Amino acid sequence: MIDIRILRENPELVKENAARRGCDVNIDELRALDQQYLATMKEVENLRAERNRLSKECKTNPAARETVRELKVTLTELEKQLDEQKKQVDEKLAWLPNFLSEDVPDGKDDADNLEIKQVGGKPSFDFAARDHQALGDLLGIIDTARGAKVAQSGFYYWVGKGAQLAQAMFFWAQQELVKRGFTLFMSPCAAKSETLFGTGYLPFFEDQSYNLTGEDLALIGTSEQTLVGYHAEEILEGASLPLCYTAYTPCFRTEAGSYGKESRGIFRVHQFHKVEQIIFCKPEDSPRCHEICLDNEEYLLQQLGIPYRVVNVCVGDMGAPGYKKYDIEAWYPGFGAYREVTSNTNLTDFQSRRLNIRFKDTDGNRGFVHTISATGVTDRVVCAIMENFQQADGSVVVPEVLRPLTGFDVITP
RNA sequence: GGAGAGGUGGCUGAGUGGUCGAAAGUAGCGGUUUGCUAAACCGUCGUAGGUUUAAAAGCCUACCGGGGGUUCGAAUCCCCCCCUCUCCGCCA
Repeated sequence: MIDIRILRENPELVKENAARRGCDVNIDELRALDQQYLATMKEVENLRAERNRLSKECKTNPAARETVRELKVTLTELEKQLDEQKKQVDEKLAWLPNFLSEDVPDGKDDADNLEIKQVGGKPSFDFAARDHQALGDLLGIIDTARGAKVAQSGFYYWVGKGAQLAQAMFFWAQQELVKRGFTLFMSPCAAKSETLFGTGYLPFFEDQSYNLTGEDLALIGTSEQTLVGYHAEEILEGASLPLCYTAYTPCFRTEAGSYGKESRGIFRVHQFHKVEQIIFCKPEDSPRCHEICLDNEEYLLQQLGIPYRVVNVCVGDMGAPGYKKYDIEAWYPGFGAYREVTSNTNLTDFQSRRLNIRFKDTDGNRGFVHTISATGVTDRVVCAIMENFQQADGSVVVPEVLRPLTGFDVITP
């Protein structure tokens, strides 16, 4: 949610931003609605003031009662209009995208993202590299067939040493983030619509969530929803910021409309697992905190030994709530391509306005916090491990940092 | 699932249908006193929106879990919902 005062004082700014982001909300119409709302509000408030004044008189002047009774007829009618106008303004406002950082590249999809750097040497094999699906089948550690049998296509099992490898990586990543100042949470895996709205998933990605029948609840698409929602309606102590939170949860997404995209293997699935990084900070700190999250992501991949590149995500590839976003794309020898493994977004005050998360300094300085939402690791990183550490016979060598946790060095067919 | 209790400002906790945005205490902030700390004393101290202004003060409106109702007037009366706590049952 953007600050509506910007719309009132500088509508051109909002209009340009909406145009650049391909938002089809009619800004002029919204602005007119808002002006009308403000006018009605003034009328209503004046009438209320009049009513309050007359009511006080009633004690000594009973005749005033009749006047107020008449006045209330008009007032009730106007209040109804006011509610209606507010609803219309809010509905449109909810669809407005966040503003953009100056350095967000133009472009319409991920092909237009701007590469910032490549890190790590791509492995060279003297055999034909397999992709993670082929390796998963060969090693018997990824079972998509039974995932489909038991749940649905798009669900899968990690099996045996594959499950051990994945669990080791997730646990290790959580521990590393804790070492870097993050507080670890175990989070609810369902959230109410208010929380999804507040984090910007509603109304923008409504068809992505699994709703629970008969409940105002959906399975979480990411623990960002529950970790950011954690502080909804709160005023945080300025000195306590930045707050750095992490959690490991399953993430559920319907992926409606994305069939056929990156469908091989377990790249795009209905349930995956993620260690998340969330930061609440003061507005002036969000660019720095955004970089901190990126550094953490890079650190984790470097420790695991996975080659990757960092891209500055272009306008068209960024969700409406984002102000600036970095993706990290790992190198997948089996695919012969870089593919997205993590993303890291500075949401500025977009979520905090919707969720009413503020900070207050002892000197009285106050405002909405900024939030950063970034991946730590996901199953896709396990896939990257498999593809990068594969050997000619299809066996996969376990990255050194994970060996103390897996208890084995290699997964063999 | 059954029974009961309760939801008021950062926290604790008063509140008769009208002068209550709300007593008091505590925490916070500013100050005085003190050799330091502590204590004591004085002052200040809700949020949001609108309006005015160079800025502030000021003024207006709303908010005592949420929604609706009664009334000239509701924290206070009535109805519905939500949440929390306690006890019982069931249970990972």
